[in-house]
Amino acid sequence: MGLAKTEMFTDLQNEIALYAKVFGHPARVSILQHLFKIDTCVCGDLVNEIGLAQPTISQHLKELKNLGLIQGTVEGTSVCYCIHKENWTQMKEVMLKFLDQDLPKSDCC
Amino acid sequence: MGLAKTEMFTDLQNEIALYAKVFGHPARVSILQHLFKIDTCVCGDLVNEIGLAQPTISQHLKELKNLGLIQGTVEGTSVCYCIHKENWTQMKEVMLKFLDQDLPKSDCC
DNA sequence: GATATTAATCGTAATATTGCAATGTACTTA
DNA sequence: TAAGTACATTGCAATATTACGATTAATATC
Repeated sequence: MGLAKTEMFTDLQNEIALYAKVFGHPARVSILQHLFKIDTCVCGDLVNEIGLAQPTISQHLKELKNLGLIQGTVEGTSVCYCIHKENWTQMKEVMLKFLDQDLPKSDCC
Repeated sequence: MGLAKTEMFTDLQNEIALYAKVFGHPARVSILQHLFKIDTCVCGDLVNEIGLAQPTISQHLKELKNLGLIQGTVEGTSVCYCIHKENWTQMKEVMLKFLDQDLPKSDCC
């Protein structure tokens, strides 16, 4: 089917999955790492940095923007993208809580 | 195309993306949360806990197992699944390093 | 206004993912 | 050995994702 049955899961489970999904492609990981490395960034840089075509990068940027993890402001003919600090921190809290659960002490298997 | 061009990214970027991808579905998030909550677990429990059909759960479990995040040992007719502590810790380190990068101090946009 | 530059959007092809019915496999118990 | 239980695998339909050429939109420069 290709369609996840989101309605049978909790909001938190869906939220975690949405964040994880956007990190589930190396191009988006690469974009984010690049945005962390240099404070300011235009899309053209990313197209050169990463090997993908301009529409592809633009599409990945859109997904990151839709989740609020990055923001872009128009600057002349180019667009300046950067990490959305507040939303990133909020996402981080959610993901850390999921990743950092206490491991069971007993060896079960 | 649907095919990620993994060869143009670093091993780390691909590793992060692979981990993230497996967390990118609420059913797998739910399975993991359940495995954290109770130390020991058989698949049947999960089918009841989550609303999906048995083959679907089995498939999700397989993906988690392929990445090494869970382990399953046969116990009579049922299978006991649980978190693979060592691999989970290792994955956590990789993901934390990615999520916990220093946010740029200057406001760029 | 005409042209160049930059990035978004559209359309489409190729591939991946999700979900489940049907079936297979392995073990247990009568 | 037959029947039951628990899970894995197969096969398939529906949908999603990825990538990019072509085009469009917006701004800048001549």
